[in-house]
Amino acid sequence: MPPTKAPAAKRRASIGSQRNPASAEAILAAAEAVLIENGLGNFSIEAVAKRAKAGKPTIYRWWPSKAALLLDVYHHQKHMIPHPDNGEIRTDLAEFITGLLAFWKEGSGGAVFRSIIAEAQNDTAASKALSDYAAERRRASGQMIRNAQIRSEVRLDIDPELVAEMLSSFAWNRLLTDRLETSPEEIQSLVDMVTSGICVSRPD
Amino acid sequence: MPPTKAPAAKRRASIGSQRNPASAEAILAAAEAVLIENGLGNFSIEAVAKRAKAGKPTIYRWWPSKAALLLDVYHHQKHMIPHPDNGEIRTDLAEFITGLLAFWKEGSGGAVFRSIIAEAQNDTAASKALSDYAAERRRASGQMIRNAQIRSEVRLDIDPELVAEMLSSFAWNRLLTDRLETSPEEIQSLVDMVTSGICVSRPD
Amino acid sequence: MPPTKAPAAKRRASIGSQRNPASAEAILAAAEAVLIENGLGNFSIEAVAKRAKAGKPTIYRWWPSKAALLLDVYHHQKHMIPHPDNGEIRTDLAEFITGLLAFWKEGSGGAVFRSIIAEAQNDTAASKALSDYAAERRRASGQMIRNAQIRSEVRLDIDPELVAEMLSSFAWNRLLTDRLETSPEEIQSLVDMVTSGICVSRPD
Amino acid sequence: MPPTKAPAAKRRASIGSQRNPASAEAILAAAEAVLIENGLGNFSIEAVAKRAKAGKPTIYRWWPSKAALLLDVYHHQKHMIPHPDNGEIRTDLAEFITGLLAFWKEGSGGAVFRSIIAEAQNDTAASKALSDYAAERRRASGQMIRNAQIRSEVRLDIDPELVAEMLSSFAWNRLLTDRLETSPEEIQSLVDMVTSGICVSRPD
DNA sequence: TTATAAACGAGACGGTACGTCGTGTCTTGTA
DNA sequence: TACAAGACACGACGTACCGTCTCGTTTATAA
Repeated sequence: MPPTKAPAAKRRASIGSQRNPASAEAILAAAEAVLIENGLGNFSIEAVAKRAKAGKPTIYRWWPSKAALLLDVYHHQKHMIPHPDNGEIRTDLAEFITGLLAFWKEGSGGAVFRSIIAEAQNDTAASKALSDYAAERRRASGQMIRNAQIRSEVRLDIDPELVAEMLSSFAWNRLLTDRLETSPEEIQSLVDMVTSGICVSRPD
Repeated sequence: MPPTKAPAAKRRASIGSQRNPASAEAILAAAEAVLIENGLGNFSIEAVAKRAKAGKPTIYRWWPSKAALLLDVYHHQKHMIPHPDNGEIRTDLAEFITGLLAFWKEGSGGAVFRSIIAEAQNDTAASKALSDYAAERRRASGQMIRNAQIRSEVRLDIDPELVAEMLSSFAWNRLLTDRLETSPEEIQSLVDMVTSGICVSRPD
Repeated sequence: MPPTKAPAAKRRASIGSQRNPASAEAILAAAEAVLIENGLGNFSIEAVAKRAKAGKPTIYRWWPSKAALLLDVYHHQKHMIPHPDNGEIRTDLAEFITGLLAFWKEGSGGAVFRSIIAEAQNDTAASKALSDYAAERRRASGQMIRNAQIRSEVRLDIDPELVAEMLSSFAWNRLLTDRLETSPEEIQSLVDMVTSGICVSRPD
Repeated sequence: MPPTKAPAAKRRASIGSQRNPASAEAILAAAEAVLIENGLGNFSIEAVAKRAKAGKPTIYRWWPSKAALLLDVYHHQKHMIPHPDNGEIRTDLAEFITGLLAFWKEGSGGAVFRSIIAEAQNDTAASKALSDYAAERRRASGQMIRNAQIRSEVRLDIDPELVAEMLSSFAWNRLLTDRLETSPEEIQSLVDMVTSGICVSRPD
């Protein structure tokens, strides 16, 4: 006894034994929308499926966990984080922090990334994914420092990735404690601290 | 079916029109145990109630949300974070970071705090509580810097709380990405960066 | 973050640590209605819960399987099967068959019992329950024969329960093949066969 | 991702614009195997397809419903039900019942037929098919009675098909309530009842 | 000798229902 | 009046099949 006498018209059906990219896109878009509208607390696979007009198994087939879906949503939008190279490390770092916070503030990037961090505290797979992503970001952002070392702006005994980690940690902290609105002066103070140190004279 | 034919002995009953501290303690202890054993993902009020041999309404009566309970668990144990005052800012900061990471690594402090951060990304009340807590911590940790400014170790134009934020952000980042095991050398490098800056010469 | 801000008004809430009979009744009534309206093929616990405005766990708490629920529905209505005692075995048996088929035809008894038989072919628990029920019915119906043996209407070497089984088997068969509408003549022929035999002369 | 890079060897591909009998056989065999191993409750088209290494559409193309497939499985094996003609009605009927129960007991015939009856309680098409089949069986089995009427063993006012229905109803009942193991004595008692009646003297 | 048409395996698709878990609320009986 | 207990309505979980679809392949038959 067939339970489903669905309209069949306008459905997004299978395209054979292969993944349907239209479904994937619809699901990612729906996931982003649900996350923004409902918040992570009410973000459910069920809601995503309903909004995307997709079956739950279709989601589970391609994304093993809520975290995997969120990561995919994030990657689908994160083009915009700059790694400037102005020839001046202070400007580079200030632009980097400013750009990162701006990307998180405008649009859904920040909300999505917050959710990923939160999810990673529960889900082992998400934790691994986040660790890997963070390591890759450190490497990428460290390039700014390495460039400055080549220019002899930055001492060679400095670990570029540690600097990158410090700055992005600061940004994470602002994101996680809901303080993304940061004045340019504050950012400049931060950059000055990192470049010049806080002590009255260098101790070496 | 008469519901409660319990032995009456060994039951932790009401003690009249007032909160029973034995219940509160049992619930907090159970919450910590459940969190450590099951992880945040499987941390549920249900599980806490069962383990504490408490009724769910008793928990909801005193803690309005999961986050409130977690915060209480955290506060019940967080005595140990040092704000050293050795008369030398470099030593102070290194000990501070080292102590904080050690506290999170040993025992359940780290797991609990991770969970609070995660919860704060969903729950507005938890978010507020975490923000307030973080601000208070910045103030407290900033004292180390203020002391150094009095000693003329640190420049007066430096914002003490911004320095504290940078360092604790670094620690949060390590906690959230599962990298608490940090060598003393790495910490020293970090402190050196903050105190002396990364540039070859100070641009003042 | 509480997902459920339900109206709370007019809900059928718990009445303490004990089964709420109002829920049980609502569920049984809903189950009967769903079965009749949708047929066994579309009879789902989900639909029953929705119609009864009950939670699925409430159903699963008290009825371990679909079959158990169906059996309960059947028992809640099957008062009406007669075991007449007119002092004449032919009349008794005819009335018995007629009454059984009538009970199944009118109302939902037939549909429910069909479903139970069907379910018993899949579900071991249902199978056991049906076997027990059928055995009890044979015993009860056999009383008609035993009475007739006491009256010396029926030979003493006849097994009363085997006679009862034959007649109820006939009724089951009619139920299962959708032929409940049976003329009084047909029933009389059947009863005559059982009482008098089909052979031209008794072979003894 | 190219869907079909199968070895091409040993695959049971199309044989052109016509039904592939190898597929049909494989599907029927798989269906029987799945039914026996998993029971009707876990009998699914999906499982049959997987076991037969057939595509689901191939099954749906040739069998419109689960019931149709089951009926086909049953017909593929039901050669063995006897309609004996020993010149003695009592022997004929006893052999008929014995043979029917034996066929159901040994092999998968009984399990398959149980499933068909169960399915017919949900599925209209299956219900019709079962009704037709049962009618045909009554006609065929009634021949035993008609032969006996010709031999003047059975009265002419007896409806042969009604007798056949009574006996097969008994067998169905035993099948459906899991009591196929029946002693020869019990069968003889049953046949005696039908041939000689249960009353002490015929009331005619 | 091609083309065509149909059947084949595979498996993704939108769905429905499953049976379980946790939520936060409610009520009862006990202390 | 606080407590342990646990039932309640609700809703999400992740899984199993449903019946439909489109793919790319294979091959007998029609042109």
